[in-house]
Amino acid sequence: MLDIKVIRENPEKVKAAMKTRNKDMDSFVDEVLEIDKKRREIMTKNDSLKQEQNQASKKIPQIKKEGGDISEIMQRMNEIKEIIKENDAVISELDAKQKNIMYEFPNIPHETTPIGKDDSENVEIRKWGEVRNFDFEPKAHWDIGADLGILDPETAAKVTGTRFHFYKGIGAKLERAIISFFLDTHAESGYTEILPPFIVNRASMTGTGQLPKFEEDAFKTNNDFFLIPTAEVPVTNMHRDEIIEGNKLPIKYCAYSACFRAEAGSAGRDTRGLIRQHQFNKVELVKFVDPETSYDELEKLTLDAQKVLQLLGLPHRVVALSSGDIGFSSAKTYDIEVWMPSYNRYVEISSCSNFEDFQARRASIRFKKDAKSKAQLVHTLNGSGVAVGRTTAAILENYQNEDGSITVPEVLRKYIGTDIIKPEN
RNA sequence: GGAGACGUAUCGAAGUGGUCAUAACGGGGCUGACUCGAAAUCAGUUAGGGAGCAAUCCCCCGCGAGUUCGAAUCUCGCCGUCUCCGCCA
Repeated sequence: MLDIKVIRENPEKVKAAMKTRNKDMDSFVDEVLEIDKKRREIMTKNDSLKQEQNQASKKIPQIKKEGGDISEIMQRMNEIKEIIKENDAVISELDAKQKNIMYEFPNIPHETTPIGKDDSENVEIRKWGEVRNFDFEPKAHWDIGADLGILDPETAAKVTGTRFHFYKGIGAKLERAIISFFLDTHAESGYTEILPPFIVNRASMTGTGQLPKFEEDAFKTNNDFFLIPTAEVPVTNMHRDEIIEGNKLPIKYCAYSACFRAEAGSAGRDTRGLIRQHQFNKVELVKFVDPETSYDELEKLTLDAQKVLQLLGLPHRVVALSSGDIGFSSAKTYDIEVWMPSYNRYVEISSCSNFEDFQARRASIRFKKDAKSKAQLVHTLNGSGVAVGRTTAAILENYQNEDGSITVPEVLRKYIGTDIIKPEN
């Protein structure tokens, strides 16, 4: 959520910023300012009525005690009571209206976010690793998975539906090994491991920005719970409605979770393999930081995410998303894209964002620099560290051999207990 | 799922219709005095949100409704915690 004060003070700036996201929010800006003005007007009036009411409430028992007449004052009180009730109703209506509009505003892109209309104007920041030249025809991971008997979407389609997978045997073990490797690596970098609930309430989904705008993207239970689309949601909301002591910052968490996405609007895209699933595994990095350091922390976060790909020897690149491509809540985002031979291009495997105070304001996550200072909003950041299913896919494809076997990356061998995956496994 | 108890500041806790919300009392934290220093002791100080240039005012006793001139206090709903029972991994 944006700060209403920012809109009040710089309406034109906000309008312009929204346009860099291809969003014309002009009428929303005007409307919210109008509501805001009206709201404050009524509130000021109402407050002085309440003051009168409060003062009278103190006098009444005194007058009664002294045996005085309170009928006149009671009559006035009855009058005031009604007016206050009406005003309160109008105010809460305006409040709700204003909040609804405020929830529609995406974050303002940071000045270093490249201006661009869509993903074609993203900017490559750096590349890591050599793209492998195969001296045979490399297979796509879905074919490798089928040939090795380790990935089974057909049975998942029967048991559940499309865009789900069974992992079997060493395939399941590989996925689990990757999760452990990611968590262990991030723990070494100073992140505290969290295993969160995979179902959250509406307030949490609203806190991180998934709701109210993107409700159709989420899986929902019959009692208004939501299956998490990412561990970002439960982990960020751990500190919802809290004031954190300044010396505790930065707080760094890494969390494995299954992630659930309805993928509304993505029908027909990436229908084969592990790339786009309704349920997938991910290790997420989440940080709560002092606003002054948040852009440094974003750089570090991105490097921490890159680290696991480097240790796995997977070629990848880092891309700064343009203003037209960054997510709703983000001010700046780096995507990390891994080389995927079947796509013959880099494919997103991590998204590292600085949300600045956008989530913190929604979720009310604040900190005090020291005992004396006022509470202020933290900056929240998160990034995949990294998507597990896509890592499995990337390993199968990049580490495949001509005989159909897969060489296990060095760092995973201690988790899996073998250096090669063959059909007979 | 059933029964009961409870939810007040940083923590414990008092307050059961009015002058009780910075909100008794106690602990913790911070500042100062004493001290070579520390401990002990003493004194002071220790939420948040909103409106306003300011003075100041309003809101805030888990959340939301209601009764009342007036609600932390009474009523209803929801959420949460604890205890017992049932069930279960």
